[in-house]
Amino acid sequence: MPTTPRAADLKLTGLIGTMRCSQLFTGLPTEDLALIAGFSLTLQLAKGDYLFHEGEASRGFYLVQSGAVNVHRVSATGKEQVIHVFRAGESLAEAALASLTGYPANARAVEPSTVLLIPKAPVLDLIGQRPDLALRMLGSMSAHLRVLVGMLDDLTLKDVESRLLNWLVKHGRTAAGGVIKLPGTKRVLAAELGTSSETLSRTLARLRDQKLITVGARTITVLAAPALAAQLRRNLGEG
Amino acid sequence: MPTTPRAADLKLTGLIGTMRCSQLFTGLPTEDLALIAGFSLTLQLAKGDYLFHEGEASRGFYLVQSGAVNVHRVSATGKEQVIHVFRAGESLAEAALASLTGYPANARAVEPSTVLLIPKAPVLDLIGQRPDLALRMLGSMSAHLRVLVGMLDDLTLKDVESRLLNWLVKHGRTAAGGVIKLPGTKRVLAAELGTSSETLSRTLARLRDQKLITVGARTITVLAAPALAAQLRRNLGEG
DNA sequence: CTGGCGCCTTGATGCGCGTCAAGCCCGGGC
DNA sequence: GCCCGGGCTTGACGCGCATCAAGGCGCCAG
Repeated sequence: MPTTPRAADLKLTGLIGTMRCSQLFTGLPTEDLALIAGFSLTLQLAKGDYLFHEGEASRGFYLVQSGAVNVHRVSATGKEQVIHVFRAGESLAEAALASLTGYPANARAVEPSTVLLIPKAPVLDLIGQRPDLALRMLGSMSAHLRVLVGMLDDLTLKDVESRLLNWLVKHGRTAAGGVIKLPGTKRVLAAELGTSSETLSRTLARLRDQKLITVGARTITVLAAPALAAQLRRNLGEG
Repeated sequence: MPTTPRAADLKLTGLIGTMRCSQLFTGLPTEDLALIAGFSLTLQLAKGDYLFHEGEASRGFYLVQSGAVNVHRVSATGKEQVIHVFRAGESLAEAALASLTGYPANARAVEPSTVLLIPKAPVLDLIGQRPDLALRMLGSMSAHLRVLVGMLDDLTLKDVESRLLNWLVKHGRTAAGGVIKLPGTKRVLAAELGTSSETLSRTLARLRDQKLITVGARTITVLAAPALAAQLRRNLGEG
């Protein structure tokens, strides 16, 4: 691909556009965005490609431009625990910037994705010169902390049914007509809920028999969102 | 209590001493420490006093000078999930500094404690002027992220025995002679491990029968640390 | 000393769910 | 058309653990 000045400009403005839409950089002046875009790298990832592995030294942090990136840990037993799936506009791995122990988890594209790598050294320099950027980074990391705390909450929901209800309520809010498109296979959803595909299947069947949802091949349709929430509260109440 | 210049000086130098020993501020020049100490408040807490509650607007962040502070969430079922127990030299609630949604958890002293409150506004100002302080805050928050990720790991250790072994190995390292003093009652430890006091009691009894530990009223003594680690690996291996 | 009250321990029971295993459905290759 | 493999479902079974319940033990007050 030729990199004429014109093409480079186009690429740059494209980057700046995505950065402006990201939670981390939104509202930052254009010149700062251009500066950051100037030393950032664009990565094209196929489904299944790894962005980084646990323990690797930090190369920088990442901004998802399109697609989806699954951040996860593998336990000593070889099981994969999903921490979060990052989508367009979200940034990840800021934590490794300021730490010497490398990335604390693994990241892998679950779809074909384009990701921005913002290298460590220049961004640390820039943070030194732009205190408000530092505050943004702090804010972003605190958001990630909240995600993890939320995960803890989920894991203390003992019931698989409760975790599933919680998931349905959360994802049903953002889905039009209550139709939730599954990110991948149902086994993946099961993993995200910390259970097996068999148990997920049974639990979905139970909710379907109660006319709360319908289950398609790659979709789940919420028929009665309030009833779902009510059932969730009931489960919690009797815990 | 009279606040003569001399007494104020003494108090200040005391504060600076503890700050110098903290992970967050260690290595910072004395004038910065004095500046921070100047606008910080010292709080005396009795056992059971709350530092803050979930959802409250952030007043600032905290540095434990002595004692112990339990950060936890209460689930919808009313159960208390311990996130971390902070002890002397550790800082907490940095995350709420840069976020508008207030504290994400509750904090309560589990012993009589003295805690430094570093108010939000002046420390944000200072971060603006001292970029290296911002980097420290980022580092501190990334350490907290790691703690949470570690908790996730623990929770995915399915066995209570595995979680307990993990806990014993971790705490046995820092304990002299393998004698671990329990932070509180055994029911508290059970909660920290995410189980009931009955099951904890049974599991401790099993390890005692295997001559791996001895159990006292408020202490657990590790007799064979390598054997504990071996048993943990065995549990993980067959998962 | 005696009663009451936590805390810990131990036994019995039931339930959720992980696992193995078998059958079903659907799409792709030949 | 056929076959075959992967994903999904459903059944059977066992294990770990929460729960209920009862008893022992230390502590403090009366």
